[in-house]
Amino acid sequence: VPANPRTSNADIVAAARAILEEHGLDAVTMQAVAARVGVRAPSLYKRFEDRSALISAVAVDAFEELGRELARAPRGEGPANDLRRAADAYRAWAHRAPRSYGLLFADLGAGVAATDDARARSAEPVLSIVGDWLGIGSAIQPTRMLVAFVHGFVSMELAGAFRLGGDVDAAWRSGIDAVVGSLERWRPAPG
Amino acid sequence: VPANPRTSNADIVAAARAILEEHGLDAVTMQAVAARVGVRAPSLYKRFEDRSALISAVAVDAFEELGRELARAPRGEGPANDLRRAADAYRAWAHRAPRSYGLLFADLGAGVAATDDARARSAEPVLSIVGDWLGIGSAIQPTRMLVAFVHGFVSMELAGAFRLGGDVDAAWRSGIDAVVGSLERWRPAPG
DNA sequence: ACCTGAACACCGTTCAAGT
DNA sequence: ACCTGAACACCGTTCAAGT
Repeated sequence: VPANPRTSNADIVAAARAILEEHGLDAVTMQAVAARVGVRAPSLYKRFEDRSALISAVAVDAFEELGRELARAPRGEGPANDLRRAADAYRAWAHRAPRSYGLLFADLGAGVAATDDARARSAEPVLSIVGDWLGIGSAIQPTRMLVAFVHGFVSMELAGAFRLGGDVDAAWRSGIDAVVGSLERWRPAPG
Repeated sequence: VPANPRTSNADIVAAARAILEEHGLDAVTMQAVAARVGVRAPSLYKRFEDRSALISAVAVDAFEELGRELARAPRGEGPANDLRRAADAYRAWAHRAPRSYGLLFADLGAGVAATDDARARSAEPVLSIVGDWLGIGSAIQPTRMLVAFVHGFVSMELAGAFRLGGDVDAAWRSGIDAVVGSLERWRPAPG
């Protein structure tokens, strides 16, 4: 006798992300997620192999949302300013979804191919700005430098590493200006 | 009737760190740690309030080790080169202890004062080089910029974000050179 | 003083049984 | 087809009882 689905993968991922943001990763139990979508825990195993597969799906969902935010960032003021806007959009999203952000670079057990792909896709908007600016062939290294700074700053900020003194927004602006300035002077490393 | 301790805080933290590096954070159970120091799980609660207190102590231990490595990095070739050496020492330590490194900026529940202090102390060697170079008063912001890049690069590298193509060591060197170059041109932001 | 076995609540996961 | 209760293994944590 057939039976109609009472939930969906998207519902489950959304529920897990909501619990993650509200109460942290430890609170994302199979029972809590199941309860939120109106089902019992064992039903989740029809759609996700185990809890870590579900958490990976949450990370993919977060990467996609971040990628959409980056793609929507304002453009047209020249590459340097466009990169500043993209960096601001990145930071703003991380502030809105800090625990989702924490998941993006966490150690999710073995390297998960799905999150690797999602990560690569989310970086495309930035890669394309840098590519238009400096030439497609030499875009990867300077993009990595920019993204490393942006991720590092945001990650330390969210971890509370900047809590003691200093104007964090001013540090962000100076840092971004310095990094973007370095890109302007960029010469690809030999090799 | 008195009884002699069969272990110590330091033993327990060392055991937890060893398990962390070998098998990951999920494997750091109270029972696994207790077994490794030759005791039963309930005994650990005489010395640590709960598992998260033990994990915090592991993070503090890792911060202290990282700080020692930074303090031991070679010096005397001028501030720019000294910062390059410190950055290399930081990255090398993170490669040697990747899962400990992952703990340093993880979301350990509520902001833990002990880890905040340890984090601040571990940054002191770098802060002092930058302070000698640019003046004590204006050292915080440029130090943050350097540390943000270094942490971001290492963290993405360990997360596997740089797996696709490109010479990662060359990217590291170019990035560090660019950031140190920015420090050379540093002018404190207004405010 | 420190250690332990036993117990409790809770979680991930499996599976036979329901519709 | 999908959902569930029941069951199992495992974990964090407490505590009365041991030495």
